[in-house]
Amino acid sequence: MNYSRQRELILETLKENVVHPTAEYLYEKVREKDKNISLATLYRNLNKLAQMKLIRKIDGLENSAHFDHNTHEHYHFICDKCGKVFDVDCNIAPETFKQIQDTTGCLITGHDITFHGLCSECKGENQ
Amino acid sequence: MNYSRQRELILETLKENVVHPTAEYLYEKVREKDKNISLATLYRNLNKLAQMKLIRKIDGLENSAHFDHNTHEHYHFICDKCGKVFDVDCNIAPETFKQIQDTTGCLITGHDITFHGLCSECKGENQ
DNA sequence: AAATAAAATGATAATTGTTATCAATTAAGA
DNA sequence: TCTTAATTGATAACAATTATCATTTTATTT
Repeated sequence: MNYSRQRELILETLKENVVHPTAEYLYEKVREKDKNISLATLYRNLNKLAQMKLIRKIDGLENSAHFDHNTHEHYHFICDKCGKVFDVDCNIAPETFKQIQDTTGCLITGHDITFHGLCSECKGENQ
Repeated sequence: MNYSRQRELILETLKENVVHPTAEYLYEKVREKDKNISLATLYRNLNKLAQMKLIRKIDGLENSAHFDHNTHEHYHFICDKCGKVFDVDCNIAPETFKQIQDTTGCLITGHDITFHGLCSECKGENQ
């Protein structure tokens, strides 16, 4: 993988955003810094960075993917009402993986957990 | 929700498929039984059935959603090489949910776990 | 420093999966 | 049977993402 200024800018911009932005949102932010960056370049680099495990791609949300610069092992909660995504820390017993591998013969190299429900704000509201 | 012959046919066809078909695959199968069923009807019903928790929608895969008639609590393994999806049974300690809810104030109503890696067949192959 | 090959880019067309629209049909209750 | 709401089929529209391709940039070799 060669160096590219655009990729560096994209990664840097993703790190500045605490939230888990979509490509669309990130595109706006990146364009504020470099008006010439192409949408294709953004997608190409997000995919490449995710592939190299430098960032994470979160899908399973409404329509579009979200991206996360936090590469520590952690999970996500998605509010079914407002769509907010936040990080969740919890532990999965290591035996779980071993047991699955032993019974199925597969090799587990990664896993994602997505919790759904209502965030603290939406929980309070009626309707 | 009113009765519809098409919906019954779609659900029945999904149950016949042990795998976790995409809408596209299911469309083929359904059309083998009724040549007049529309793609829109298929999508409409898959979404409605998922919403009523009569089936499950699995996203977070390549591009398209997969559907699962197994509504028991279970998880999925996806082979990163051949794309196969299979069911995984394992237990998440109930305290986990409580702990997340207590620390974040959210209400968890559901969760999905997706394991990634290589299935037993692909694991053996070189390259 | 010049030459070269591989990688990356910007612009945009194309694709893919899915949803919206709308007139016609069907289901269910009064 | 009448009425209303739900559902359908056909197809247009849409939104997110990817492919194409000529040009530019990066890294390597001479």
